[in-house]
Amino acid sequence: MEDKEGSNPGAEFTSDSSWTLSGGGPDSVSNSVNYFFDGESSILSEFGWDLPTDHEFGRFVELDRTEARLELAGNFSGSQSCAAADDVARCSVSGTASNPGGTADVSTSNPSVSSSSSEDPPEKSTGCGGKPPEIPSKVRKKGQKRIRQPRFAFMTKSEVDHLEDGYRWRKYGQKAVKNSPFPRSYYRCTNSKCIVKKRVERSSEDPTIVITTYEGQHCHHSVAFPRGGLISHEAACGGQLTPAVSQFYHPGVQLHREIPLSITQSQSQAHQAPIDVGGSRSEPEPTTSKPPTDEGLLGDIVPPGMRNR
DNA sequence: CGCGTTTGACCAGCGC
DNA sequence: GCGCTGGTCAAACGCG
Repeated sequence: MEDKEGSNPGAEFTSDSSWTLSGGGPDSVSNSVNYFFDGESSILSEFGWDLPTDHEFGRFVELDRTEARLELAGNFSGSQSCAAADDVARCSVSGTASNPGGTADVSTSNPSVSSSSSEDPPEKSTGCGGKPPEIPSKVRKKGQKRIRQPRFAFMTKSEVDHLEDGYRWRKYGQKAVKNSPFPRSYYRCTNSKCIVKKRVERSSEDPTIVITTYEGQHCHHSVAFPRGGLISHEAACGGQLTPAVSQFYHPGVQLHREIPLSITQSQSQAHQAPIDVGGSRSEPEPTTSKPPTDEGLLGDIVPPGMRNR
C-alpha cells in the first residue's frame, strides 16, 4: 500500500495528533523491547496490571483524560519520559481511577495532584465497577460530553494487530488515521458490563509495532481464551470487582507467558487467585519452549492458535 | 442462530 | 463559523 511518509523523524511516533510516544525510533525499536518502562509500573498497578518494571515488553504510557482530547500529557522522550510518565500517572490515577480493586496506592500518594484530574465527575466510575457509566449509544448524543477513562498505551512488536490479552473483544469500528497508512481499530470488551475499550493501530514508523491503547479497566476476570471457554466474568462483574486484568498476558508476545510468574508483586495475591494468571491459565499453545530471545520476545509472536478468529 | 466483523454515516470536539 | 479528525453507531454481512 502506500506508506506515504516516513515523515516522522524517527524519534517519536505520533499516532494521533494528540499523543506521542517515543522509544528511540524504529531502529532502537527492533532491539528494544525495552521501549520504555520508566516509572510506569505505578501506572500499571493502577490498572491492576503489575509488571516488573525492568521487564522488557513494551512501553506503557498512560494517557490521561484531560479536558477534551489531551490524551497524553507530555511526550516521552529520553529522560523526560520518566517525569512525564510519572506526571501523567499521578494525574490520572487520582481521578477516576480506577482500580476497582480499590488500590490506587502508588500514585495516589500525591493527593495534591488528584485535583489535576479535576474534571472528571465523581460519578463516573470506571467499568462496571460502579455502574454503566457510559450512556449507550446515541442517547449520549448532544450535551453529554464524552467521558474519558484513564487510559494507557503500550507498544508491542507483533505481526497481528489484535493481540490476545486474555479478554474478548469485539471490534466496533475502524478508521483511517491521519498520517498513518494503517487504520485504527476500535475494540470493546464483550462483557456487557465491562466498558473497557481499546484501540489498536500500527505504528506508521514501524509497521511491526502495534500500539494498543486501553481505556478503562476490566471489572471482571479475563476470560482466558475463547477456545478455552469463558470464565464466569459476569459473576465477577456482579460480585466484587477484582483486580481487573489480573494478569497481563500478552499473547502477542510469547514471552508474556513468563510475565505472570514474575509479576507477582503487590498483587501476587490476585495472581494466585483462582482465576490465576493468564499465563498459567489454560492457554492453548505450546509454544512455551520457545526461548525468549530478544527476537522472540517481540519479534516472533503471533501465537499460532491464539487468534480467536 | 448467535456472535463477530465490516463499513458508511453521523456526531462531538478542536483548531484555525 | 467552518472544516477536519477522532470516535461511535448500527445495518449488513460472514462464519461457525
